[in-house]
Amino acid sequence: MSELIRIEFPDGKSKEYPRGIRPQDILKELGRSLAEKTFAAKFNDKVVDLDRPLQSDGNIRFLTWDDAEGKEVYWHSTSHIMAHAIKELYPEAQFGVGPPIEDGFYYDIDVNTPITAEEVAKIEAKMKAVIAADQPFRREEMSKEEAIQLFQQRADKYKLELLNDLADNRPSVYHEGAFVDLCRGPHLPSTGRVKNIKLLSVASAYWRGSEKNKMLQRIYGISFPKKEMLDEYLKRLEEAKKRDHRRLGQELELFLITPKVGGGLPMWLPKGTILRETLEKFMREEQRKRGYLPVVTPHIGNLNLYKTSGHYEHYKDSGFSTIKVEDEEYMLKPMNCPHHFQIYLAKPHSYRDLPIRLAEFGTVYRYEQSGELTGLTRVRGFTQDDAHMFVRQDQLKDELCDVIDLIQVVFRTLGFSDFTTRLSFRDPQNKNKYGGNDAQWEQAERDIKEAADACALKYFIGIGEAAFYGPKIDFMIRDVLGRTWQLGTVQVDYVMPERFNLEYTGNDNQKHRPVVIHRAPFGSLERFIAILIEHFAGAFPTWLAPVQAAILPITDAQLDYANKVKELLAAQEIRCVLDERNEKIGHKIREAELQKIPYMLVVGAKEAENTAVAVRKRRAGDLGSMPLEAVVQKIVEDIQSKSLE
RNA sequence: GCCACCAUAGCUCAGUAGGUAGAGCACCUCACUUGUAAUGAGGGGGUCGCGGGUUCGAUUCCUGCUGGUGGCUCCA
Repeated sequence: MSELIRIEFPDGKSKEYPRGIRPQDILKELGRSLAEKTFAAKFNDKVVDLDRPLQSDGNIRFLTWDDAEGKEVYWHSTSHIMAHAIKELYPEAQFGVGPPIEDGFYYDIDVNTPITAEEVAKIEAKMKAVIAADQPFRREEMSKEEAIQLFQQRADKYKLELLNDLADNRPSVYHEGAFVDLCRGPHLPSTGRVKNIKLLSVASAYWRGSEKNKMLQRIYGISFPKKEMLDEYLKRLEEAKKRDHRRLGQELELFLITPKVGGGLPMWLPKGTILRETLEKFMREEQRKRGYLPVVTPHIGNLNLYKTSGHYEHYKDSGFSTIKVEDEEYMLKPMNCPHHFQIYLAKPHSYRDLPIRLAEFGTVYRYEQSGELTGLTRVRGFTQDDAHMFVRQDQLKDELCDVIDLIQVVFRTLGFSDFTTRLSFRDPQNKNKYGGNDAQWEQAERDIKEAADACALKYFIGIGEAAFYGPKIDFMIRDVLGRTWQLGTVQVDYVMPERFNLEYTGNDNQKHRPVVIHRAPFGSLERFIAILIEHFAGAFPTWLAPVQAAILPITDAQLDYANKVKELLAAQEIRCVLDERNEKIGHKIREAELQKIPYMLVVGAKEAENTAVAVRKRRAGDLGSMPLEAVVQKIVEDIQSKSLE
């Protein structure tokens, strides 16, 4: 065996080193600045500690903050530091898991002391002490038996459970000072490499995610190499709080949720209703252009309908209790499809009729656990912009492409340019969760993939994310704060047509089964609007704004003229308000700004004389006096073009 | 549903080491006639989430419930 190994670098260059050289030795050659920002190394596609001896030829890359994997190592080590601090503060504490996550890390702990804000402050202080001590992270591999013995000594029952299930026969533990943790690693060279920490929240989580297990306390935190990064992150959290749709929904009088009516049952206030109806109108218009037929169906239906569809079986835990009417049982509808199928079935169809597209803003009701309800994003009654397409097999792909196009048009119009697509397939390991047979599923998944390819969609595949009756294309929006949300959805269904015995007569005069596409671009109006509120921080583009223009007279001497301005705007269907109050202009402007009204039209003596208005654009400030006609035209243009300004 | 935390005026919040509460904004009245993010003065408004307990006395301490928040499980 040669005593030299060849290490290749990302730039393609390579160099020979003695066998057993450690990444940190190589780093020393490469200079201090890189060494200082490197957290770990990637050797032959495996992330390793910087002091791990390299035993074979291979390529190496050094991981820094700029690599997702570098961040993971950094946060993972921080989570160990937190566990270390907790162990020192509460020696009886036992530990679950403590991984890095998208933004930071958490650790699940079992400790008798409730972790209050005070305790969090103590833990943070202790963490800083651990960091200041700059103890090295030391990896130790051992046999499974040794590891079991070690954690038995420490009476760490969760770690023992993990060890027992571990496939790896040589588990690793990491030491930092007196603290030991079962861990795959890798870690930073030492605790001192972690710089700016912040514990963010305390929550709880079932051990191993199962409701049957004990609840552990989970502490979330984050850390950054630079103080400015932490400050900026905290600022972003503050910003997110200000954008929270629940807060804006109240401040801007958009919707109301009150226990007097019931949790998860939102009511739309006048301004929110304008927003909602404007979106509905937009969708109706797009659907009309694409040949959809509007229908309306009731909010409840005979239980048998849902037994036929299979919804009852799959939704009985998430549906409201049934309603007894005479001798029949009824159910609040959890989905609109069975109703739409009845409409399809009401008359025979020829292959010439297809595709038939039935669309409805259908309100559905689902029982959600009380702890799940949040604002408009998780509710018990919500309205889907639902439609069902009954298509022939040969029309399926085109129809799917048309739907994908519609969703893209809708998202782009609303300023969601950053979205990804997930093809949600069934989990082959778990076939009994789904209806239908293998052939149907394979066909449906193939159709979806072909359509996605034909439309040049960028997508990833999510195994086990399908609906019970078919695979889906789910549209995930990334909002301005970088969070992703699942909104629009398209589903191909071979199961329901069979269950409901849907048919059409083909040109061969034989009966055929149509394929059904379920789709909802917004998904749920409630959730969509919640995201929309946060996306725009309540400052909606003019076409969506509940109030599009505020007319602000300087003194009541201009009231007559101001009323004329109002009439003129109203005649163009511009939603406007006239602030007649006896207040200073600065005050009126402040309130209009706080209400995030896009256009403020200030009218004083000069404007009244010249049939003009002084335009102030939301956030942009004073644009000066302009002829009234021109301003009206500009606002109308904004509305008609659905300008995002 | 589970765990932790929280609940004071319409909103945002202060306060009472146990002696039935206060500010700002909002609302009403009056004065001011105002030029690009808060004019001034006065006034009304609270069973301190709901029930029980401890106490001479509870908004404050204990306890049960309800609702909210952060998560977990589940989902559009």
